[in-house]
Amino acid sequence: MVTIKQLAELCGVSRGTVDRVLNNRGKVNPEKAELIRRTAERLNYQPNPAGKALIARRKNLTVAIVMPSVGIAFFDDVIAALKQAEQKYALFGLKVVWRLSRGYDVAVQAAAIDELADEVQALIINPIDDPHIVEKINGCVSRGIFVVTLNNDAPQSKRHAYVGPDYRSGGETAGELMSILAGEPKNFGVTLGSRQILGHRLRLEGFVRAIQKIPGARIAAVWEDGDDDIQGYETTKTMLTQHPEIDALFLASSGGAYGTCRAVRALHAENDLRIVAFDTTPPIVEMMKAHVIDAVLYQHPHTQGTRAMQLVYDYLFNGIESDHDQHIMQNEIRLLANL
Amino acid sequence: MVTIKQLAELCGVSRGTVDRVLNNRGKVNPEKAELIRRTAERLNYQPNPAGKALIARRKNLTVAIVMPSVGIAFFDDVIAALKQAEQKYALFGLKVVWRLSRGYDVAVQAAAIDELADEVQALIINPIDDPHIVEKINGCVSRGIFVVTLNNDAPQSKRHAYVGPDYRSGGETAGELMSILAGEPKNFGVTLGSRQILGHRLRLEGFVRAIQKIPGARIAAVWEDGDDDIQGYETTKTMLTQHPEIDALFLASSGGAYGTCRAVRALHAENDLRIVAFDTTPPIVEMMKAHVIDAVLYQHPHTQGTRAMQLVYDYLFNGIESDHDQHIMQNEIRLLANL
DNA sequence: TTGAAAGCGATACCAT
DNA sequence: ATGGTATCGCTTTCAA
Repeated sequence: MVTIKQLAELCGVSRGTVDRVLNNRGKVNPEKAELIRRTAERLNYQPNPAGKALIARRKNLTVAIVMPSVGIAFFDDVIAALKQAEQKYALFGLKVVWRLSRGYDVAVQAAAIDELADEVQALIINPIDDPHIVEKINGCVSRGIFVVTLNNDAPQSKRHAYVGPDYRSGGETAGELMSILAGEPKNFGVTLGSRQILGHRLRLEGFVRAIQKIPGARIAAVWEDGDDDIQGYETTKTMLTQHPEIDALFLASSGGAYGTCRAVRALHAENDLRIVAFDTTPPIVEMMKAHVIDAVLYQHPHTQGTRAMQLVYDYLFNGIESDHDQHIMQNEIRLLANL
Repeated sequence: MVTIKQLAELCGVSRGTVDRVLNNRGKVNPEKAELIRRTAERLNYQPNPAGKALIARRKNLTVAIVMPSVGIAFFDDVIAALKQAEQKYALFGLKVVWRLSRGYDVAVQAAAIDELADEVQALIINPIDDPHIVEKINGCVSRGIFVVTLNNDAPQSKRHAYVGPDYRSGGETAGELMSILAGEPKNFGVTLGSRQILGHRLRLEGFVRAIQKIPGARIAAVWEDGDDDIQGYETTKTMLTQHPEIDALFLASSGGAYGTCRAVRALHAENDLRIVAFDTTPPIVEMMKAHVIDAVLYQHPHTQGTRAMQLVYDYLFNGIESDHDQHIMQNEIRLLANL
């Protein structure tokens, strides 16, 4: 690897001049600039990240993490990964400020962003689906803040990157899985957290698309559990009673899944329903072990957290921006043997 | 984060002294040493990896990659990941020397190790199962070389870390998957690359264990394809003819899988066999699209390469050794929708 | 036994 | 417009 020093010697100039050229800070004789640029190109100069990291150390860089994650089991692993990454990057001097809240309140999230926008250079956010939040995100971006949306995207915004699941493919995978399961279920019940949640709608879309390939298959009913176990329990009891033909369930919400499973257990002692759910949270795993849930789709919560922090570090400390703005997790099918 | 400089000021000594204490280089007044150690502990001193990386730059560090991977499709992604990591760490000054060969020849691999042992500080190796290789690995370790086994372990050796699949769990997962598949297959055919390959034996073991939980299930036949498509084609034709009761196949080898599938196609035009295979290589994917193979177990080839290089970098440039010596990939179930 | 200083690579700033 | 110098954090070497 060539260094700036070597480049300077080769071109007969000082390191400062080379730096000015390569970082386009102007004030350089055009001929010299051209020479420097060409030799840098020719020798494939690439800055040593360690040097850059050391420089960045002086800037007291800070990232804010804003997530309405409290009480949602799926996020436990995401948060754990973020904390682990916090430790790792703290060694380089990166600071983290946390704003974990409970519930999807637009005003609360907007206020959190406003409050933090002055003191941070990057923002990792699980954004609520709302134009107001999009606006806030754009505000951050235009102030030079590096913004990563996590687990839920805000595609209409100017965020730099999205890290999270492919919701539609999750639904499709669940549907294809149903199509190869023993018992060959044809009448599907689907529970969503809420139709308000884009991700849940996309899962349903994907599921429907996959199900259409199964001869004779149909969606018998779709209902919402508000990501709440009690509501999931009650609604599921009602729906299963009203639709005795249902022979399989797709639990597109992870929030109310446990309640739904309890309802299934109450009405179907014989485990005669095929059930596919999301995320290997403790209650879901319990229901797998009890053979109530047949398979689970795993969406790499840990990788989501790790990746988000890594993008921020790379940008702030090394000036590297990934070439793709979407960092999509694979949907993985997990059974008991590969949990 | 505290720095060595701050520590030195706090303790009223020079940076050099602090360094000598924290790295146990001796020659320090015991009282001062104790004070320094205590303050470092109290303030949770941890070295900045960027500083360390810059120092390591001067050592011209090199890692050797030794793999009998030529012609084995699975390794394409592993190699691609290693190359990507090579680029990344080249920026820090890490050098890589490659020894990719074709075929499992113990003498060849041993010679490669001998040849490289003088010029490298780390070794990433896909070791052949042989006591002679174990010996060579131990030789490297005692010479201070950091050794990572990749994709195949050498558990009897003193290697520092293993990165690769959990073979037994792969077999178990395949077995459990069979147990929930439509058609509820009971008579299984299993193809191995070779019983010589530990990983393949373990897969079979895991599969058998899982199959035992299925009432009425049995292994109808086990045969070897030598990781060769032609041999796989021929043997499979023979076996399927001899065992018409077989209603599902577990392809524990990835080498001869394509040949096996061609044999299945020739004899079972109706796709009435359930088939589970390993690795999403192009021929396997083709057979999935043709609905010959029902599901594939994916073992994160890319992550395997990335992780191996990262362990080497962390050790050589930051002096960090992971707390676990086994880096086991999850077995993921892939269908067409989540390939 | 200890401190002072040089240097890894990149950058910021000051003086010219 | 350009060069020189200090600095980020750590290690190594040399001198005392």
